[in-house]
Amino acid sequence: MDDLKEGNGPAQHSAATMYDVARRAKVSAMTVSRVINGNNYVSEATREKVLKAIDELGYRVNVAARAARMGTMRVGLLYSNPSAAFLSAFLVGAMAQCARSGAELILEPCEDVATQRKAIDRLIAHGADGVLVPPPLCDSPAALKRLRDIGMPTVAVATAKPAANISAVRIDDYDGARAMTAYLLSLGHTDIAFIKGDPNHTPAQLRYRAFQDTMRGAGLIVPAHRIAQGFFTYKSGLTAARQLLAHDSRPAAIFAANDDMGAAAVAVAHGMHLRVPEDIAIAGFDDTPVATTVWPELTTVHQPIGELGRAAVELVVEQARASRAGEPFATRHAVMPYRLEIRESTTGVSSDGA
Amino acid sequence: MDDLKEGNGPAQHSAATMYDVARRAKVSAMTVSRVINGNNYVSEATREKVLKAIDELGYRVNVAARAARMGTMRVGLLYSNPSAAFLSAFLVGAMAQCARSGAELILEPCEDVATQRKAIDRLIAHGADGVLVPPPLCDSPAALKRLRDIGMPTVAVATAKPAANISAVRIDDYDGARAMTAYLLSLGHTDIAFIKGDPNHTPAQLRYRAFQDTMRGAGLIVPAHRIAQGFFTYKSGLTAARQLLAHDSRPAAIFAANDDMGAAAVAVAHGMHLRVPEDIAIAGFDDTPVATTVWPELTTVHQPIGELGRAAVELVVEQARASRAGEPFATRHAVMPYRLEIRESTTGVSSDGA
DNA sequence: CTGAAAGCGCTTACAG
DNA sequence: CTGAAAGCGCTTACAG
Repeated sequence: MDDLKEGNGPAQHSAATMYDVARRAKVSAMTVSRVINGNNYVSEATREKVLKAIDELGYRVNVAARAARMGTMRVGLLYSNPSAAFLSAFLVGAMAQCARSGAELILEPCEDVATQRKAIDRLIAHGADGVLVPPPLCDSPAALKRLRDIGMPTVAVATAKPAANISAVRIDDYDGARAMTAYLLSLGHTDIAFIKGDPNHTPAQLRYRAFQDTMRGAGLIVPAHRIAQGFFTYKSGLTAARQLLAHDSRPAAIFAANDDMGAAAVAVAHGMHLRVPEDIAIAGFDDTPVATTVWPELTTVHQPIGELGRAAVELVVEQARASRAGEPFATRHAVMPYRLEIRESTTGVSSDGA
Repeated sequence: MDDLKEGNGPAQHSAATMYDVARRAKVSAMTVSRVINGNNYVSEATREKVLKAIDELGYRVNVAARAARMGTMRVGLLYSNPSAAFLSAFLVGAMAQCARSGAELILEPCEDVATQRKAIDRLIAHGADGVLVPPPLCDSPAALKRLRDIGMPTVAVATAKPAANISAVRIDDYDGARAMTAYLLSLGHTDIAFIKGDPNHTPAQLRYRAFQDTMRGAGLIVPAHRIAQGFFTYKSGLTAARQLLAHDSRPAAIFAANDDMGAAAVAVAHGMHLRVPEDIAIAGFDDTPVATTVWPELTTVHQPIGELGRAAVELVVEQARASRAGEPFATRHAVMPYRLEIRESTTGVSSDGA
């Protein structure tokens, strides 16, 4: 019970410090520090002892103390043309991890390719130790190349086709779209229409290809008039859905490449007095807030956007720390799990108690 | 030019420290600390000198160092039934300020009144130094009373009628709704319908009252069939809008008490082949992401949700610091500015270049 | 009202 | 491979 303090201050179970770990493992604090930071100059036996002590004590590094010593790590976020929903979900995860890592987030807007270079320069001027690149910039070879050329630790976020020489965090867009298509097929729908996303975005390409592949795999050919081109905006979804539903024969379901367009499809269907999902089932992709705002709520592929933000910060901070210490850092690709989120727009089963 | 470092590390202009300030003001670091923290035991003359030096050096307190010394401040967020859009916007602001203040954010969900007490107990067990209470809990006297009884620094967020003995940050809902109504009138609309929000929420009450008062002030009587009851959800907005538009004579405009219901009204209008805004103008309230997702984009009252989060954290941290130091803290009410956000749903003027 | 001393938990050189 | 020393910028007692 000696870990209960009654003095002033936070009045918490006083957390274990490096010295507690050092004492328990019978080594110096310095050695504990080395183990924590993945320094190689520690014998395997010593490392084990320290790790054991850390585990037993439930020790976690005090980021405030570390930041006081090392200076705060600055993570730059280069973003452009943000979907408000995506960006805020991403920020929530990124900021949470920054807090945990003792890092600071610097936001840098970047209108288009022309201003990219300037935005990167500004990030450097602000002392960024690493940079995060969310869509659509994550698919810009120019931006990524420049960051790489100057040796800046960089993580591309939510690109479907990550370059081999840049770290990235993403979901498997192809498999997500495959799973959604398979789900719609499992409902008995065979006549499924698709609203494509912005052709310049790699996720849009893969989602569409997965849809086509899965349909073909089920022995189904999708006629051209069941495919409409959208650009990820609600407005483009309205146009695309009107086009799809203008035909004499209507599809049994519409799979939109993102939620904004899926929500638009629901609105268009309602406008034609079609019931969703009784007359037509509709699905989206991403699980942004609009998916649960509209009625019926949208069946969609849940993309853990906050998690992506968290993982991206974790990765870039790790690289930046290595970079500061003069060590090389490896590029790494993390694929986070997606999840099928089945809601009323395909099942007709209400989940709210109202 | 002696503030340029070329050594290793962040390679920044090395920021001024307390000692730099102390040297310049010819006092001790201790005195600088006292000035920074609003300690009263400093002579006016000394305070002035220090403040001047701080200003000249552009000194800002190093939160990492402070946190290392004081222990991290923990801000609890008690939330329930969150609108995903509101919560994530709020979190962005709250987390940003937490980072600046060297505080940590602890999220505690709280289903209903029954679990409120437990949620508060959990927050205390997690060592919360202060608590933020966003809607709809901010209007629960029971929750606020309990927090007050145990002397917990507390800030109510976005309640329209803040209790005098609890700090609060909010916008002026009444004035925002008044301004929107006046704007719709200025467009020449006299026949304006209103979709009310959840009657239990204080902002809903004030927004409706402001609408009625402003109409009356313009010499207009709003008939009962121009008023529909909603509950802040998209679904309730669909029902309300259908009801409003079922009459032989249609209103010239609809003012919905929030964006979700405004977006629903747009969908219903489109379903009846009405053009927005040519046949009917529609406005919302809050400026959450859905307002810019739907098409046409929604004219609305911009509520600076992120700013509310930032201000709430700033306030609660200030109170918690005073509380830790054994000093009393005053309750304070901050009213943040709202802004009329005029978009296509009332003007017909597109702002996008597509 | 003001200051000298000690210490928060960690890491960076510097020695072995 | 390992450790003793010094210091990051700040604040908390403790003296005046």
